[in-house]
Amino acid sequence: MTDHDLEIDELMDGDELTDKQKKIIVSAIESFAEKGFSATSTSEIAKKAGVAEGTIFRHYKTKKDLLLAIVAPVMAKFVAPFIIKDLQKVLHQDYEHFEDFLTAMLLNRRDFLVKNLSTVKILVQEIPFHPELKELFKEHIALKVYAQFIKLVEHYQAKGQIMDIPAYSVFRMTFSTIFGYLIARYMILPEADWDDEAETERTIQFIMHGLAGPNHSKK
Amino acid sequence: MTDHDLEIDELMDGDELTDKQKKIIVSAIESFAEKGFSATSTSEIAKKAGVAEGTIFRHYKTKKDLLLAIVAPVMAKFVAPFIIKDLQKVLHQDYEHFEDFLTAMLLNRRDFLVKNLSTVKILVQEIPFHPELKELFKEHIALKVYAQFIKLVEHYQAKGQIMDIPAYSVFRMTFSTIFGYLIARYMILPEADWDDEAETERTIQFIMHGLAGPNHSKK
Amino acid sequence: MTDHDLEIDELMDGDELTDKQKKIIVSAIESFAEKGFSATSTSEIAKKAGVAEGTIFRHYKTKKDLLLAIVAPVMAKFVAPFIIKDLQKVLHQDYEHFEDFLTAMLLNRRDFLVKNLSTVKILVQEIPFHPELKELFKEHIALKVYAQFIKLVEHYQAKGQIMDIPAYSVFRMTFSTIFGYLIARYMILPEADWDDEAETERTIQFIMHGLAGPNHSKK
Amino acid sequence: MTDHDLEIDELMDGDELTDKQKKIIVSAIESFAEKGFSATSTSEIAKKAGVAEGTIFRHYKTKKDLLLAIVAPVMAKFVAPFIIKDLQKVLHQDYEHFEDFLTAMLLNRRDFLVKNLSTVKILVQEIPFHPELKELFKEHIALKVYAQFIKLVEHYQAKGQIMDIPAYSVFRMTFSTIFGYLIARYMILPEADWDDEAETERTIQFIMHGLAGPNHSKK
DNA sequence: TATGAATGAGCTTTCATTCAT
DNA sequence: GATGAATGAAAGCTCATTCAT
Repeated sequence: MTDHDLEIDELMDGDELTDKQKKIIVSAIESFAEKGFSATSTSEIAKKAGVAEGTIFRHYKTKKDLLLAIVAPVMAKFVAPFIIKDLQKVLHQDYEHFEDFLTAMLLNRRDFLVKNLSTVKILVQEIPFHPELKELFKEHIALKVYAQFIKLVEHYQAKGQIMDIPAYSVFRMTFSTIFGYLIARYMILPEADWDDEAETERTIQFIMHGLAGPNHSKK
Repeated sequence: MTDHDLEIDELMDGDELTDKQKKIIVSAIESFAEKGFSATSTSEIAKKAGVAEGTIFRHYKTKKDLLLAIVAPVMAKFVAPFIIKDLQKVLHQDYEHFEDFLTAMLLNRRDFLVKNLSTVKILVQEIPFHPELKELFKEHIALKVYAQFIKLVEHYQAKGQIMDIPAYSVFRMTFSTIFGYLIARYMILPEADWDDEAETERTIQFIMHGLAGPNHSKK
Repeated sequence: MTDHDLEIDELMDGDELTDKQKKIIVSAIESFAEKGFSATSTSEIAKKAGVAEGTIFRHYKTKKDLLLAIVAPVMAKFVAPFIIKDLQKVLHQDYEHFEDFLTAMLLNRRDFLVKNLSTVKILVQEIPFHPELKELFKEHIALKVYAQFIKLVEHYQAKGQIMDIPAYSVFRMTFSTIFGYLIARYMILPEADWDDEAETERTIQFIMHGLAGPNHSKK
Repeated sequence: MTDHDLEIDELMDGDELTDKQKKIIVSAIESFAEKGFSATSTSEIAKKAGVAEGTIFRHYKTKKDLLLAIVAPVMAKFVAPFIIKDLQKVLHQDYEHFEDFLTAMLLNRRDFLVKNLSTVKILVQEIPFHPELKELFKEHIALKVYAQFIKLVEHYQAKGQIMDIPAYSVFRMTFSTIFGYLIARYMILPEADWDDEAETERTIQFIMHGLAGPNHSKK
């Protein structure tokens, strides 16, 4: 988990972080992910980061600001590439079949998840308790990702690749399956012995068949 | 959420709960679900329950004991009926098709979830932070539910109703989809306007087609 | 200063104060008077009172609440007797001359001041910084004492004992002189060698002649 | 209050103050007057002054040094003209009557007070808490002003203009009345609608009659 | 059984001050 | 001379827990 978190610079781009600031972020991510936001004390973060406790509050006015500073960029980064790059490829026929898009998305988001495991964990765990996070989430995921995905689904439905059911059901089932896989793989049983290639393939096939419906020989 | 939580007596059966004890449990469930275990103070629970702070500790030695007293029975109840009743029905041909079993399970577990929304929410949210909960979860879910489900899957695979893929993949995909639905329906967007019957049907169909694989005309 | 402060029970009547609570009040009065509210730490008060710091906050939600709990009753007690008892005496001819009333008031308020030296000191010192105190002060002193005093002045002006100048000027000059005396006597130079009787007499005479104006032989 | 405080250069003469230094002083005066010394943080002063926190400590080794740098010159200036100029006038028959001297003093000190309202406020409020200030005060006021005033009183007593009472009582009563007026006028009710000329006249008359005693037709 | 005063450790945050740049 | 990042002590306050009543 630790080795993946060295992407902080990349994640917090734009801001020039001091050395101590980076250490604070790294330590906070580690502790928040492990014990949760509320159960983590700032003194613990300071100690782990090797800075004085006051230093944390020089950079982040409150503990919650520190949380937001960690979690907000992840949300932005999660959405950004998904939408801009991949979606345009789809609409410009780069992915002729829904399956191709699905595969690309799963792999792409998996890489992101793996790189930002702890941070995503924090995000998922804290969202229920912080209205600000909920708001951010709605803005980014709900409005952007969802809206784009719906268009996409309708595109493939028109092509006859997806059954004629409401697009939001497609959205729900697709994401349930994908995130169900990623959560099981990286959060619940990360230490198990996974055959990633086979599991990915099976997951994609499950979704494809599930969405294709009863009358189809091959996609 | 509140009206569903009056099942406490039923959930905590066996123990004779005093009136105050019940109020404590109800208040704790409410606060834990809303703000999380760590962010909830015992004094807050006491105030909401209308009891003295000391009273909580007369019944539950520590705050964590209170959490366990809330969450443990839910875990037991969640598993119990699933295993004993439903499974035997399956093995005794009560459910000839996997689809029938799936439908029964989804409806059954949905009722349970609705009745115990807050408590399940607490369970899900706190599991990552409490080894004791993880342990309980493994005992109940992992060992009992999983083991039984696997047998079941193999039963239907033998009948040709389910594709020939590892049973644990079937388990993962099935539960992802079902819980994805229930979480979306009751936790993420409970206030949305759901057509429960249709959604349930679609979800079942999605799983069925997903698991049946490419070569099948009708289930 | 310490021996005068044992009047706490009397001052805080109505509330049944626990033993620790009394100790907290006494310690707080001592420290607030000596170093000022802002410069006094709650840990210091706790130590002096021989209680845990948490105990302070069990009884007074904030440090400022503690200040108000100390200062508010003093304000009430200061005003109460002045108005009710003395004033009625005046209006019922108990004090035929303004001088008699003045003497009674000075002695009466001097006793009060001596008994509540520290607390009054706190009140005077903190009023400029706390709007709540200003408000309390306006309510009690401005509205009650001032209003009653004005009536009184007009009463004696009608009798020809006081010069014909605005009553508020009489109020200001009278209180300036009296409190100027009390402040010098008990706050600025308490350790000097005062001939109280003579000083009191001189102060009264100063006010009487000052208010009688140029044309008078003897009061 | 703000427009009067621009006299800093005049007050701090001798020292060449940098631009930043002036801003620090102005900001500190404003905050100290409003919230008190202890309740004002150096960071707040720095922010208001538009300088870095460190800059304050480059010029004033400690926060208390900053207080002294503000308050000490006021004390000196308050005393200086009073003594040197006015007193000599008196002794050289410039003021034949005590009343003339009183009037001159009241007007003169009123101007000073108005010009240095905030700073005087700080001085008055902080004196009880800082032995250094008490010491300065004793040196300047007690020893210089008091000593000179006593001589003056005896001068006018010899002329029969002031009753034969101890000079220190005259001092006390005179200053109580004058400062009582100035405090009421400029600190307690600055926003009220004052007829300054009339009030000044009344105040002088009050003192004159008060000190003249019973047997006098006209001054 | 139930209370609630009392605790002391620990919480988040602020503070005056230092010092390398 | 001016900066502002860094500090660590201490601030006000909250916490889970204990115990005499």
